[in-house]
Amino acid sequence: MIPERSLEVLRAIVHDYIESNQPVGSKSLVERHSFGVSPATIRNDMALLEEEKLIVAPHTSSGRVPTDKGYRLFVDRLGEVKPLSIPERSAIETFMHGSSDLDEVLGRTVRLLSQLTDQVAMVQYPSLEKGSVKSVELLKVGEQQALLILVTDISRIQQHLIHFDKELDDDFVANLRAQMVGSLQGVALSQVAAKLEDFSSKFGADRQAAVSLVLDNLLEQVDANRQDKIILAGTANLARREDDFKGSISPMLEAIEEQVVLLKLIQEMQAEQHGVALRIGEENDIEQFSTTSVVLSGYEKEGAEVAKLGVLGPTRMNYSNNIAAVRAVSRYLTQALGGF
Amino acid sequence: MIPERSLEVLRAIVHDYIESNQPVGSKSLVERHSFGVSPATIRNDMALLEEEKLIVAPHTSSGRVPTDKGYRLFVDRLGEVKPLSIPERSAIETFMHGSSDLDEVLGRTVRLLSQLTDQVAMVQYPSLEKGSVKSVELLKVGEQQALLILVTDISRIQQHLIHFDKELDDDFVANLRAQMVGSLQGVALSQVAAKLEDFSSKFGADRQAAVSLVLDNLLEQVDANRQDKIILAGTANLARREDDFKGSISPMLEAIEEQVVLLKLIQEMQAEQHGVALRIGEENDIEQFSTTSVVLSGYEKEGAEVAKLGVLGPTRMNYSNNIAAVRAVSRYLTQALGGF
DNA sequence: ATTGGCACTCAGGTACAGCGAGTGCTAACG
DNA sequence: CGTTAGCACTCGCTGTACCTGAGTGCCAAT
Repeated sequence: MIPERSLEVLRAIVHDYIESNQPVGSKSLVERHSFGVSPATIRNDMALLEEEKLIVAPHTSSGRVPTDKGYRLFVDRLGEVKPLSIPERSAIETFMHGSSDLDEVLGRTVRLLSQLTDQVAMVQYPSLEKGSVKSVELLKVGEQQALLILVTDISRIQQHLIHFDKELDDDFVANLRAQMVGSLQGVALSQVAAKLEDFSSKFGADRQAAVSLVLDNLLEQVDANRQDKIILAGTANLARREDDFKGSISPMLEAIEEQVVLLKLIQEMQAEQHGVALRIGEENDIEQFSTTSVVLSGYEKEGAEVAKLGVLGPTRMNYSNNIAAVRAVSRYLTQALGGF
Repeated sequence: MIPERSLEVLRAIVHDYIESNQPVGSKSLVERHSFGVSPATIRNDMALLEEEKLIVAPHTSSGRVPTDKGYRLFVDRLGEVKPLSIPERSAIETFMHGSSDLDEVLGRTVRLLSQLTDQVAMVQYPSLEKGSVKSVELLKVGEQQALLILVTDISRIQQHLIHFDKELDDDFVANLRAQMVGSLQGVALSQVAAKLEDFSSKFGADRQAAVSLVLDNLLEQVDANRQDKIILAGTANLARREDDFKGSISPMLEAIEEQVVLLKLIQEMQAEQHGVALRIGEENDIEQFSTTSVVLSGYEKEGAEVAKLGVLGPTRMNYSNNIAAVRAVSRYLTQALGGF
């Protein structure tokens, strides 16, 4: 096992390196921390840490830098999660105050998280995979147009304008609406398609075209609910930290913009301790993110986790702070969503 | 006046510099273009161009680079707008095909534009400043919840879930809905507030709280329509062209993410020729964009310009291509919107 | 007006030396 | 046996010097 003091040395190295962005050597280490031993002793410890692949020397004779493995040990066993500072807390409080529109709340959340961490923040929209239909409506809004509205039980409302070939008559619309409400109210989204199997048989042949047009639209909306989405903030922080990443940042920006990669990543990650999921550097098996770390936490609605939020930044990031921020924001968001 | 051949030299310099990203010298110039004169002659022309501040030499003895003013002259008088290539046209065709949901169409448009130009593309949402209310609906979707829906005449639909303190009764909801429809149908958005002036007097004292809750929400939605919005694609292209910009790109990313700056910029710019507005480098009086050029064009709906779209990139960009692409995409979008 | 010739400039590359932070190793110490 | 001082060594970084080559401005000749 690695002796206690060596672990302290690792903690100090991570701390100093995050602060200075310079490889840290034995001498400056004893100067800044009171180990009560000489640099030579520290060097022995560092040799050990290097053997364990927890730190590495960029060049033969320069200070050491933590490896991904080193960061991992740090967060798992050494990084005490600091509570947020008072100003940070009050920033959260005020930020979270305001309209309760879902889009609006999530938008504020992601900007808040980005500000607290100085990293790229992301918030996943609530997944409605497990949701169910709360209400469905069909409204005539023009001679040949109707509005189809789907309200699901996770505060999300979608609507779509449908154009018909022929003029609509009110009775038909009302009838169709009533049938849909009857069939679907309370039905799980995953069951909607099955429920509608032979729905159109309830209508006359002359209505088939219009009915199937509406049903197609409805199914499309249900599908759109499955398809997750992420909103981002603070991508400029990537550019600001550019040299923390090995190569160019443009592949990363692409991956982020693409969303698909990001969604896959989020899906894969599982919470570890404190309800926070963490991937460090190469632990992400996605090439573009091999020099970045991701901190994620789920947030809840009515007791069930509905989606995740988190930050993404260079492996050289302030883990203690960021983990604390992600946890706090996720809790506040859960709280804010409770009001719906 | 600047002699004809000197202008040809400028055109050649712009062309070669865009292609090679290297200051271009007299010798390589005569090699690549058939001027029929010697390098020395070209040098005389270049001295003239430099005097006119159209080109500049980064160091005392290196090739020349176009200035903002040089680019300006180039696009105004020398840059023939190439028609798009066949593959580009078909790319547009296929891209534009599909769902006619406004969000969806604009999303596809911005990605398309980014792909065609290899730059950051932006599409402004149709401004509804001049729009009017097409339809307004109030739906009870729960014991204490109702859905307020606003449909405007520019294919946009908004909805908001309202929570009430007390249980709702159907009659009240129906009545309120009818009153709103009666008061607002066809009314210009800018007139909505005025129309609702003493609307609540139509209801009993016990209803005042609920009524004003609904009206507040409605006005909020009308307001949200005023507030413009821009969607972006291809921000990764900024990072890829990083060294085309003098300093760091992170202030630019910030400005872009902020939207406010961008909106101001878009507002200010006025179309010049071919219906395209262009700002080159320092012509943008916004500091963050002093090394970027912006190409914009309006797009229409029912004959009236409703918003703008365009690209943003380094001053060293392929103006001919980008102007052509912006024009073409704007026309296609106008066409696609006609279908609503 | 155009051109060849020529001296000049200057960024960028290579070579080399000195500095200094940092290392590993060894021998001495409590 | 863990700790420490001492020491030789490594190697990235910085600064100096030098060279090269692309490109220039100018001038006299065509």
